[in-house]
Amino acid sequence: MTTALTSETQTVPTKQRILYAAAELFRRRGYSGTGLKQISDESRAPFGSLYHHFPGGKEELGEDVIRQGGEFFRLLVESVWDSAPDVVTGVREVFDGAAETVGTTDFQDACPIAVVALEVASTNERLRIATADVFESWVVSATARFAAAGFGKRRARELAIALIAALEGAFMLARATHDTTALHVAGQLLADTVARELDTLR
Amino acid sequence: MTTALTSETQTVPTKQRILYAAAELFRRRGYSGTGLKQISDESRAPFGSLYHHFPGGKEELGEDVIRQGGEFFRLLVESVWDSAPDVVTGVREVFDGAAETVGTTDFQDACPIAVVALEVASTNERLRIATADVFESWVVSATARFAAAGFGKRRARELAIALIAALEGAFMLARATHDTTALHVAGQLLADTVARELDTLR
DNA sequence: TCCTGACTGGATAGATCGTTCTAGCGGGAC
DNA sequence: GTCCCGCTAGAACGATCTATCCAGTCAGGA
Repeated sequence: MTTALTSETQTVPTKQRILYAAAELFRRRGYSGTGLKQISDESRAPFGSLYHHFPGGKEELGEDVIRQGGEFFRLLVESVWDSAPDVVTGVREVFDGAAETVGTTDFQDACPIAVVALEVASTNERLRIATADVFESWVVSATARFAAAGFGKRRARELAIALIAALEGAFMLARATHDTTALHVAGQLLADTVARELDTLR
Repeated sequence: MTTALTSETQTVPTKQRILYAAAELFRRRGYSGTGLKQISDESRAPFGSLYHHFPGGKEELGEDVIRQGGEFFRLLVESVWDSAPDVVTGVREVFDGAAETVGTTDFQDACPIAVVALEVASTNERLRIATADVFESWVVSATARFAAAGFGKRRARELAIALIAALEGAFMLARATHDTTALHVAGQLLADTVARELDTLR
């Protein structure tokens, strides 16, 4: 190892390096498409450390990645949303920001849990529930913002669900087609809908 | 083998059985989450036949599954859409029909290529392009229907992209949360948008 | 009848999978 | 000092992965 790497291993704890490397690999290559050996290499953590920090093995690591990645993404979206002057531009900027991230990472980084969510939906109940919890937390977060903007409770939640769905689907199209148009289009449609309904409320 | 199985192998060609079994497994468990042994078992085809019919191995089989599954799904959606009295109910019935399918298959069967599309987007360029081609064919199909309803070319394509994205994202939420609400909400929002824009066109 | 080629059936190889196990390191408590 | 323990480091295991290989089967044409 070089001095630079050694100093890096001293500053960032091993467990965190493992989590970060696993999150990146799961997000890009999927859960079953990523090997533990690959995670140990990428994080520069010895194999044994993996099972020391995550005694439950790959499944425990997967659950931690889903929940922590989900929370991180929620905070990220909330910071973008809340720094916008109003809900309508907030919605659009969430989608535009997502489009920029996808574009600048060579269409690799998008939703942190999307691939895993689809992979485990029919194969691993523990991880499926973890992804369901994360999606619900996102819906709750968006619902609160729509409600604060004046929408009724029920409609706020419907818009939140539609927003998450549109965001995920647009992510999928963007990564597959190497084109961020879907994100811009979906964001604009959602923003327009919110703006119009907001007008009729007043 | 029992007589029943033998008679079945006589009626359905081996290659088609392999394709069907692979399509079902890929759709539910993903590309890297499905083994060739599993496909050979599920399709009741000997292992050697797999490489006889698909000399390119798993990758060739994967591409065929993506393209054929994509076309089958397009025809299915078109048949639902075209049997509706107008575009607005057509859109809503596509989503409601999808919700019914997802619900009746224990949240397993949804989009035939979604899982694979996300898995291979950053790992396998050949398969990624196959999924991109399929998505584009769906967009073209939906664009034609919106255009036929009176929308301009550009807007028709935007609505088509938003529809596919919303459908895929809602599929994801539904499978993860075991709840078809997202499909109904997204379908209603899309249908409302189309109805309203159609009104202003006249 | 015999040949041919498509297809079946499965053994096998080499790599990699997730997991377990144990030895060694190093710094703080006593 | 010396004991202890969190953590590192990687060998080893059985299972499973994709892919290759070949013998056997069968139908149709020469």
